[in-house]
Amino acid sequence: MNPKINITEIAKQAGVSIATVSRAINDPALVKTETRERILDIIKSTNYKINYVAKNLRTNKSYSIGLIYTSVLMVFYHVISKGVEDIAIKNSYNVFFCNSGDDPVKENDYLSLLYEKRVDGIIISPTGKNDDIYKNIISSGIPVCFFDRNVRGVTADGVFVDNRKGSRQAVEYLLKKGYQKIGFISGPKRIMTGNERLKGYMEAHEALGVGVNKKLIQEGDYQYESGYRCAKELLDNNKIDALYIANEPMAAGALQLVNEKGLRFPKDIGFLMWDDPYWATLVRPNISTIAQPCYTIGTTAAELLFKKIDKGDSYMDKDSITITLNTSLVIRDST
Amino acid sequence: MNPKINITEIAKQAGVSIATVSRAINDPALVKTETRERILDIIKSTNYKINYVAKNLRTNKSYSIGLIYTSVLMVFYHVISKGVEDIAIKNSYNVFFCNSGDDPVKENDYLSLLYEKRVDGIIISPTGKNDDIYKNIISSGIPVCFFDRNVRGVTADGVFVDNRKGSRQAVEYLLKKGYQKIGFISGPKRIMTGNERLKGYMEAHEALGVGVNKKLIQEGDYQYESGYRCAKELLDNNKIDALYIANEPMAAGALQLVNEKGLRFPKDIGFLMWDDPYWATLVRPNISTIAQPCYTIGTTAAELLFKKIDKGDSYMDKDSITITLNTSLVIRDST
DNA sequence: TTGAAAGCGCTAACAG
DNA sequence: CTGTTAGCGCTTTCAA
Repeated sequence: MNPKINITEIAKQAGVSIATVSRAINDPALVKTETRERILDIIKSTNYKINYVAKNLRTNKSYSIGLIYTSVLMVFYHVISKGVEDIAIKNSYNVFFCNSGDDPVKENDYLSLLYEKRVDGIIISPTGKNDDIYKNIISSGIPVCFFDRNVRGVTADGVFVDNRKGSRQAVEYLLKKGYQKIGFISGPKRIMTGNERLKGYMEAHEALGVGVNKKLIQEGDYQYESGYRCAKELLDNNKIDALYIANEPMAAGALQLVNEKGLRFPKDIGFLMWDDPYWATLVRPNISTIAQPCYTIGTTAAELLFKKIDKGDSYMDKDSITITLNTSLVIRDST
Repeated sequence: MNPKINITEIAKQAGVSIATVSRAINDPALVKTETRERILDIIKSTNYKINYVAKNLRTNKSYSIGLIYTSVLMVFYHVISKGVEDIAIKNSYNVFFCNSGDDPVKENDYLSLLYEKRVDGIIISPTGKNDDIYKNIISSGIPVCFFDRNVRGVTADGVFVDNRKGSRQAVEYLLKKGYQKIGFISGPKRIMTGNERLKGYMEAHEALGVGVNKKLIQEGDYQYESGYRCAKELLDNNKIDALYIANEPMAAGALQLVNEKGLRFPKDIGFLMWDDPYWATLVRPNISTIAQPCYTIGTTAAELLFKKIDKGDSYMDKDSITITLNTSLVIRDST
């Protein structure tokens, strides 16, 4: 590998023009077999590597996409990233992984940067607080695909999960199982997933004719600490027979407290959480969960994105597509 | 944001040449205050964003680095990634995260791709099976920093942990605590960390005058399944009083088996593992671990890299730097 | 303090 | 089937 060796150098060595070298690389059929083979031999022996920066400038493509998620420490996002990466590789694309930490400022910075790098598309779990820039980017012609959370008023592709249904299913299961006072550590209401999972909780109670005690609903912020804090509030000041938690980090926090108090499930309390990290089967007894099809979310979002990328400018005509996947209730031993 | 708005357009609107616009952006002091302000106003109002692809071609820099790690599912790498990302942001750089899955072919592909994208530097936990391309890249002038694992015969910066010392410390602790038959699920011997941790295990026995039973050492491949399998071998066919495991995924596998067998630690068996994932404090009793300073590994590697990137070509003169960090033994309740 | 112009490495008409 | 040439958007000499 030698940055000095460029297409001109190859052309010189092969005794052809740079156009022919370019063709031999990008559209081999256009070049006479003999010439092509000579060129490819030289490319191999000199270890020439194309300069994508130049190619990208010329073709106005970058062969890379951006993925923005809101937390580095959730298994949920790791598996999704893997899904996205696999599809990207298949399309010979690179992905810029960006962690917004659910901070609108960081999100805005990353979005700008990705635009400046002229990525060919963006997959994002939005904070929901940067509507202007989402719209700017979309109208600039860069395909965008939301996942996990949708943004009201912004039209783009999206891959989501049926949070309301998943939540309702889960809570109905708990109620039918005999749990009557289900403490719910919910996500922020302003975030789509938080809101929907709460709705599911309410609907399940309604469907089974069980009254809802509002005190049993504690709104966390999806972080570990809030899980611990809300669990404390629920366990100290209320009589609950089950803990139902809206995401992984908060569940970890809640579990911490449960452990400290020496409570055992399902004997002392039922425990059911959203997301299905591998540690759910490491703790004893294994934890019942609501699993999201993470890998599929990633691959689906990426496929949606590449469909638009491949279409080029003409994709504007097409309506945006929203795909909603189902969650699955994984019953183990904690409920 | 409008890709049509480029530096030429700004120049036109401001009634100056593109050179002046470029200066106003990159070296404001060179431009008369009045002119500069007019230009910057227009940039703001038109929402002009620089095209990095063009800038990169011209300056022969990409303002991005690559990070290659060997597993998507280890907390270890996530925290390191965060460290790298934070330093990169501070330097206004982007990072391409690449998951080799410990597969030399994927690693080779990623290395080529990163080279083709002309990244300004690469941080990598190497499979150790691509010496030629490591060397090629380094000699092409792209700074490289290894982490986690070193590669013999390849000269580059590196950030590692003192695996031998950490392992020896841990095993001495176990022996002194009274465990005499410590089943060790080791990593592959061909990988530096696997090799060193094994040495530490041997040294501790030697230091305390305890004989080593080779049957108590099972070599895994750092993956979950091998942890399960090796634990089975150790527990089924040997009398051991403690399980000492060389990394997180294998520990998860081993823990799975321990759970299936209904064994409790520390009563039935001691349990000590490398890496300190957050689930170590989620399972009961909490697991004792050998914690690596992951975040610091990431920031240190990135800082080393940027030091060379900033130096430009002249960095070649400098010898390569290797930094070795210490692990810490975190005693909890499983031993 | 500013402008003109060359050129980074590549692709894509267009012409032959 | 191949070559010539313009030009992607920017930075950077050189000259004024």
